[in-house]
Amino acid sequence: MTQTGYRQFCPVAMAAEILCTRWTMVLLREFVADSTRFNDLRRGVPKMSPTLLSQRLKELEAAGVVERRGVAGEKGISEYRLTESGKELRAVVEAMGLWGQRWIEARLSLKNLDPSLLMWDMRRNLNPTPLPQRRSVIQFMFRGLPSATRAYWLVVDPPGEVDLCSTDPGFDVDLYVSTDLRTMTAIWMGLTTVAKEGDKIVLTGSRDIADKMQAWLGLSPFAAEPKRAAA
Amino acid sequence: MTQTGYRQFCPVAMAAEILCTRWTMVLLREFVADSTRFNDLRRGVPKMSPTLLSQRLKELEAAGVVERRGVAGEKGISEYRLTESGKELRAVVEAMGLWGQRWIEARLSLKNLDPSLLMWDMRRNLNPTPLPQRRSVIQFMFRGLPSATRAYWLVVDPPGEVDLCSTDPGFDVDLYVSTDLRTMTAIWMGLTTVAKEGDKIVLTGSRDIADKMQAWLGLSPFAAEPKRAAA
DNA sequence: CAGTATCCTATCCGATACTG
DNA sequence: CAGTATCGGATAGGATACTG
Repeated sequence: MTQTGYRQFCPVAMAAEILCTRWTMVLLREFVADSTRFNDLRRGVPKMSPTLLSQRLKELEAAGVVERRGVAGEKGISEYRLTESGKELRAVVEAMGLWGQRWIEARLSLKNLDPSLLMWDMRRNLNPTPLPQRRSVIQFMFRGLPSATRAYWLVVDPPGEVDLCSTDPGFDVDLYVSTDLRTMTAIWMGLTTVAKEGDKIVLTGSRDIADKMQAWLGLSPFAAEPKRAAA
Repeated sequence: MTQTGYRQFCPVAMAAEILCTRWTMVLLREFVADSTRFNDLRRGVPKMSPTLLSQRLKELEAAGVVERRGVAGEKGISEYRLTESGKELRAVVEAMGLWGQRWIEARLSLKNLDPSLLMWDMRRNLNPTPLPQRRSVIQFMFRGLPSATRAYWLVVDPPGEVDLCSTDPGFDVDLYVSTDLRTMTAIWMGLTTVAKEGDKIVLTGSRDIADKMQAWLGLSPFAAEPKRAAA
């Protein structure tokens, strides 16, 4: 809140005092997605300054929504977790996300492309089940981006560990995915599919993994919800 | 939003850009409660300046959440209504209110007492059914408040028109309710009941109307939800 | 890795008065 | 009734550098 609160006893107003402050809902989304460490949270809100992140964490802690605990054995390292109260904020985050998915025009969302953010999200929701029972390495190349942010590697180790690298980890690559960032983002958001965009995606390497791409790609938690906003 | 948006394609972030700006959720609550006129909206957000209200209305209109229409026959008068998209924000408002009701400590909410706001809310949700089939006039007196904000009259005309006055409308009063603002607010919020607070409420006049008070009093839409926060 | 410290400015917002 | 105009101040928060 800018300066003071709303001075209303209404639960909507009281909740909004805590929740409707810059970055807070986006940060809570990261918590709902199970990030617990400062720098993991940061990756989910890269445009937020660490100072502000730190401040928000303190505010959420004071509000009883988040609790901070030192990690046993590791000095100076903390984990942040939703409290019981905080866990129930999932309903608010989901309501907001669902509404956004339905009513925000796609072209507005797609103005905010960000390859690291996309990859970070993909890492989170990737579904390893359709992949082979051995390590799979998938390299993403986003055409047209500066070389610093063009390439990413997803390293999937059974049963379900997924690592994301932005520099070549040196493993043999099973599948190369070359496409543009906008297309990949639209797929992740459920606005289109791998099959529909076939001509914009070049898949090189394992035919098997390529054919199952739509299956192992984790999509956004809101991808299943159809758009209602005008295109 | 303070300055620019979040630059994230995520629907939660896109929605939060529109919704998580000062006063916006509280204002939307007014829309969900069916207020349509500028000054009615204002009564629900009395601490919001008319300038800011006007600005928010424009923003919500631009976001496609609210539409403004002139009232036929009355020049210079507009009504604001939720669009189809806006109506679906009820889910967000309700999720937030539900969470607030469950997790905000009662003593925090009860720091924000406001008699006009309470009466305005009561007017909205009053249930005329248990009242007699003729006009009923109920006067509320809040002990300890300055005389300007101490007395209110609810005038209920069957079948369901409810008027709120802050100056004596001159009708015969059927029931006088004398209590303190905190108690009345707690009852409205569902934190206690008329029966439990019997010794703090003095009811004078119609025995019949007095006995049914808990029934005709409309409570907050969230009153049924039990608190989970520590007392 | 996990944050703090500092600085500076844009802008949001509150207050008040005013108009058709 | 239904807003607009203006103004000034607070502060939120962006940028950057730094520390244990």
